Amino acid sequence: MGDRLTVGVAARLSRYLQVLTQAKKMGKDRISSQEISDYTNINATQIRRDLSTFGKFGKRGVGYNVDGLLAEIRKILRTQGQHNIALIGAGRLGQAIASSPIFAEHGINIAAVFDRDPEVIGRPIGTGVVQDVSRLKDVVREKNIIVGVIAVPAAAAQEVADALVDAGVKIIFNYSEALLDVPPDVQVHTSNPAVELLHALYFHLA
Amino acid sequence: MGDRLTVGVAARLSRYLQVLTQAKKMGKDRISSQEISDYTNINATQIRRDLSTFGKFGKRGVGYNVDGLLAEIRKILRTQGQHNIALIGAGRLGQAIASSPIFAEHGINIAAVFDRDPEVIGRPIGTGVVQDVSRLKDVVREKNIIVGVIAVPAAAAQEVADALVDAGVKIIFNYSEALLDVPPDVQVHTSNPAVELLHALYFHLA
DNA sequence: GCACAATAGTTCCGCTTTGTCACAAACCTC
DNA sequence: GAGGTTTGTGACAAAGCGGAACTATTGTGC
Repeated sequence: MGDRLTVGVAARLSRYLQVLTQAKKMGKDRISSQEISDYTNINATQIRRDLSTFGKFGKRGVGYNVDGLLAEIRKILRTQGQHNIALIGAGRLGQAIASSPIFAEHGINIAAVFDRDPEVIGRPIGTGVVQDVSRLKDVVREKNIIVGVIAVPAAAAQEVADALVDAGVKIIFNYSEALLDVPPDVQVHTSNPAVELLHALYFHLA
Repeated sequence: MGDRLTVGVAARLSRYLQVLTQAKKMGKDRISSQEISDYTNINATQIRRDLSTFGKFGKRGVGYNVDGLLAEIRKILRTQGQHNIALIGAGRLGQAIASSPIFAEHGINIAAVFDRDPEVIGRPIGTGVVQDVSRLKDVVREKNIIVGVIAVPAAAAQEVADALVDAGVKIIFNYSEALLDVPPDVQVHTSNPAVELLHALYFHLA
C-alpha cells in the first residue's frame, strides 16, 4: 500500500475527482466510465482499469455511485482532510482567488492572505483580513502551511518565492509569468494560460 | 512538413517557449538544454532530441541562442501572428486577466471583453470598454475570433459556453469549475487549481 | 422467470513515447 | 593545439497507453 502512484495515474484520478465533484453538484448520483470519458477525453477502458486497480467501486450494468467514488478517490489520493494554504498578493487576481469557492470545495482552506502594500493590509478578504507579508513566516508555522500561492506581478514573484521558501513552504503555485529559482525540495507549478492557449491553437489549425 | 506534432511534443515545445520568453526578459541571450531542463524538469536529452527533429538550432559547446530558438519554436507551433480572443466576464477574475501582460507577450490580443451586468458595461477595461454580451456574435465574426475565455461564476458558465459556441468559437478556456457540454468540434480547457493542488500534495506526502 | 441490454472488471498484445547510455562532432577558451 | 563543454544522434530498454475481446454482474421489460 505504500506504493506511490505513477504521475499519470495520479493526474487521471485528479481529473476524475473534478468531474465527480461537478457531477455531484448537478445532482447526479450515478455515473458511467463512458460519461467520465466524455468529459475528460480519457479512454473509458483506461478509466475502469485505473479504478479497478484499487478496488471494485462500480456496479456492472449500472455504473459508479458518485458519492462513493468521490470518497474512494480522495482516499487513494490521501487528500481527505483540510489543508491550509497561504495566498500572497491581494490585488485583483488575489481577490479573485480568495473569493472563489473552488478551493473550499476540495477541502482546501485559504488560511491567510498577505500583501506588502500598507493600503490593502487590514482590508477584509475572504474570511479574514489581509496581513503584512512580514507575518508570513509566523503564520506558516502556526497553521502548518506547506502550500503557497503567488498572485503578485512578475517583478515581485521571485522575492515572494524566496520568502515562502524561507518560511518553510514546500509547494508553490505561481500565477505570475516569472520563472522561479527555488531549492530542489520545493515544487513549483507555474500556470501560463497564454502558453496553453498557443498549444491549443496549434491543434486547432488543420 | 504537414505532419502534425504529437500532443507530447507540442506540450513540451510550449514549455520551452515559456522558459525562453522569461530567459529573454532576464537578459540571457544563450541557454543550454540543461538549463531548460532545470526549469521544466524535462530530461535534457529529450529536449535536444525534440529540437533536433526540426533542425539544428544549437551550437555545440555553446548552447542555443534565445532569440533564434524562440523564433524557431514559434514557427514550428505556427503561432507567430497575432491572435484575437474574447473574454467573457468583467468581474475580479476578468479584470485580472484583462490587465495581465501575459497574453500580449505571446502575441495574443484580448480583442473584446463582455459582461451581462449593465453596471459594468461601458466601463474601461484593458484597452477597450466592457461590452454587452449580446454583441458577442457580431464581434466574434468581425474580428475572426476562435478562442473564448470564460471568467464568470460556475452557475453562468454553461450559458456563456452556449453563446460562444453559437458565435462560432472553437476553443474555450474555462476558468470556472463547471463542466461544460459543447459539440465535439469545440475544445474545452478547464483550469482547476484546486485539483492540481491535490495532485501536487499527493506527491509531496512521503 | 427469462431474454436482453448495459456496464464494470480483466487480460493480452502491440504501438508509441520516454528515459538512459554512449559517443562523435562542433565549438570556445586558454 | 589541448581540453572541456554542449549539441546531435543512435540504439536499446522501460513504461504507458489504447484497442479488442471476453466474462461477470446488474437492471429492465416481457
